Amino acid sequence: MATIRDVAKLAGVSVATVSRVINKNGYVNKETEQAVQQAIKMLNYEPNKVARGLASKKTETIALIMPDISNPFFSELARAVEDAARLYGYTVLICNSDNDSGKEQTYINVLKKRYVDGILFATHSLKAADISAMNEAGIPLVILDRAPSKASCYVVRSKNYEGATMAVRHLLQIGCKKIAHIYGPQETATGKERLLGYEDSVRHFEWFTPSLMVPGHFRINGGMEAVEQLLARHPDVDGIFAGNDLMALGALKKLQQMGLSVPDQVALCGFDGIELTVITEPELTTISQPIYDMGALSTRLLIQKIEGVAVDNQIYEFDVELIARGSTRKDMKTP
Amino acid sequence: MATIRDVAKLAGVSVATVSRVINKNGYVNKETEQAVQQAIKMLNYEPNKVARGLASKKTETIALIMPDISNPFFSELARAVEDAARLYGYTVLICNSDNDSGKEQTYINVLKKRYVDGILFATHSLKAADISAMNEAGIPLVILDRAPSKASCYVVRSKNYEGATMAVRHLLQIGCKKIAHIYGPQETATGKERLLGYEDSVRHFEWFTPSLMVPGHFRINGGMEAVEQLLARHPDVDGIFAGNDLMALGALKKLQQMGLSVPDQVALCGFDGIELTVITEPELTTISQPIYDMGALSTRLLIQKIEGVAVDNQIYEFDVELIARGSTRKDMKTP
DNA sequence: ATCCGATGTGTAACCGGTTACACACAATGA
DNA sequence: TCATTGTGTGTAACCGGTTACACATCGGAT
Repeated sequence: MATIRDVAKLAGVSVATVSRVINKNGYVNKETEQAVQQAIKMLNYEPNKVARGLASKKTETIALIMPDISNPFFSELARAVEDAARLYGYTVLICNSDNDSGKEQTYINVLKKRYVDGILFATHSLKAADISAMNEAGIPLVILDRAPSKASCYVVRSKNYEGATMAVRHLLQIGCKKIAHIYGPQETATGKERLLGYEDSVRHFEWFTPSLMVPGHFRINGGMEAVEQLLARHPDVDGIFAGNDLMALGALKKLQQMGLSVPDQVALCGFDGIELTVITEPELTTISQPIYDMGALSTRLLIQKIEGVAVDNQIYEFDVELIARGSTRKDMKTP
Repeated sequence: MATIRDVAKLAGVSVATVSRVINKNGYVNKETEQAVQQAIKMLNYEPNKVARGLASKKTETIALIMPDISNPFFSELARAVEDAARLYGYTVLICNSDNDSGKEQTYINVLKKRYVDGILFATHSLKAADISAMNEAGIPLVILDRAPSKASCYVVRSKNYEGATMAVRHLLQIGCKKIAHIYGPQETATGKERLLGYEDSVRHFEWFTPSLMVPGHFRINGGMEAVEQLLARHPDVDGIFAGNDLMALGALKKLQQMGLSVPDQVALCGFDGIELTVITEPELTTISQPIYDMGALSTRLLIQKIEGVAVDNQIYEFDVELIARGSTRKDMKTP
């Protein structure tokens, strides 16, 4: 592969001039530029990213740290991130943290040694202290789906609380008389906010009791177990709002196994809007966040921060949307 | 961050000696080594990967090129790859090709400029010529799930043909009288081999006719459409073997929508063994490949090749396994 | 006529490692 | 005793870019 010195020699100029042409900075004479361009074409020259990285400390690489890429939510997110990054010439490193803050620290350390330009966090094990540390180290950061913390950094999230209230309202509208909630980990902002939205929407009903809230750990199995517990305690539950789609999928499956008809006997609503919600029969009603857009925006923000482009807001909050489908479509089934 | 020169100064030796200590090559006196180690600890020194990459042309980075990370098969694979890579101190770049060979070429180009150490291909748009080109460029390669080609490189795959025959045999065993196949893209080795396995297993039956084979493009929607076509042509089909799990999921959904009971009226078997096969009701019978193991082995092979460790075989073929579940469990449902 | 800023280009240091090569010294064998 | 080999270490070039700085030229303002 040709180097910048080869180009300089062929064009009869110095490497500095070639570099100026490539990076379009500094003064270069039109004709000189032509000559350099010609030489570049001739030699099929393309700048070496590693050398450039060493010299400039910019590698055009970002890292995505998340709990687990094999979780559909994160794989959809990762796709969006990679697409957006590619548009700007960046490449994406993936890091699975399993929500283990030790692993996360190890990653951060490695990423620093690699001069990664910025990090996109989609995990909750990051502490405020870590954020300040990264800020001091000068590593741009965007955090996904986290409550805003003291430490300053960009946050991209969606309206979890509102979404939860929308879910409950929808279930009430279709006639549910007793609505339960399967909630996610309370260490996560998403888990907490959705639970709160549910609670605030139902606490004034006389049928409400705290035992209608069951943990499901954001996982399929968790959703299944939650339904078992729930129906043992409250056989008369006729609506379930699950804190994410995976738990809703688990819940749906368990309900079907128990011989309960969805939505006729129990209506079901999830949260997230992952693609898998359409593979079941009935399809899953969900409060959909624009996962792809969130990933893409996060990435653009991160890159803008890396490249020193001023961005006005610190927090970007996306609207969520109710997608009513078969799992709550009582009207269709009971004419 | 401390540099190697800082360490050298503090330890009172030259950078070469420090480098020797770090890389454990060349002669170093025991006491000198102690001193250097002490200095390293003192300064909290860790070698800069970018500088090392430039000097040695090894970046301890591998790339995973696949069609789409948001496809569950590939996200499970990616997880395995990242886990295995991390064990060896490597990081993973992700590249979504959408099976577009133009995109793929662009990636390869970028990866070269980044001194990526090796590439794991899980896509079929790679041509034999490309493989030779990469070989000449000295970039180690492992290919997943591809038929062995002339060009020499490591291939990790599973027994697609055998798996297909297992699927058909299973469907026959549970009493199916007319078995159809939804096949994947014939540009892929997996699609082709599974189709062939089906054909060879059924061609001698008098009920067999080519119109029992319908394309499904390895996608959920494809599976749904295929079922529609199939049942229009052959209302008496009572068994379907889908070339991958996504198509099987689509098929299951369409069958349920059409009011057909699975497995009683139509039994269904997929291929791949992705985790999602358990979220439906009934759960999906599938020919399971060890996706995680395949990803992990591919990665280990790639890294061994990168590090010059001799590996005997060129082709690694995994056994597949029939996982019989609800979608073919007629015995349970019809006592 | 003089000064100044804008334009254009080259030299060489630098980023932070690796490594070829030179050199010094001790032990070993002929 | 001397050549040879094995240890141990430092110097400096090198990987392939970026960029501070020096220097030259030129047009326009004073």
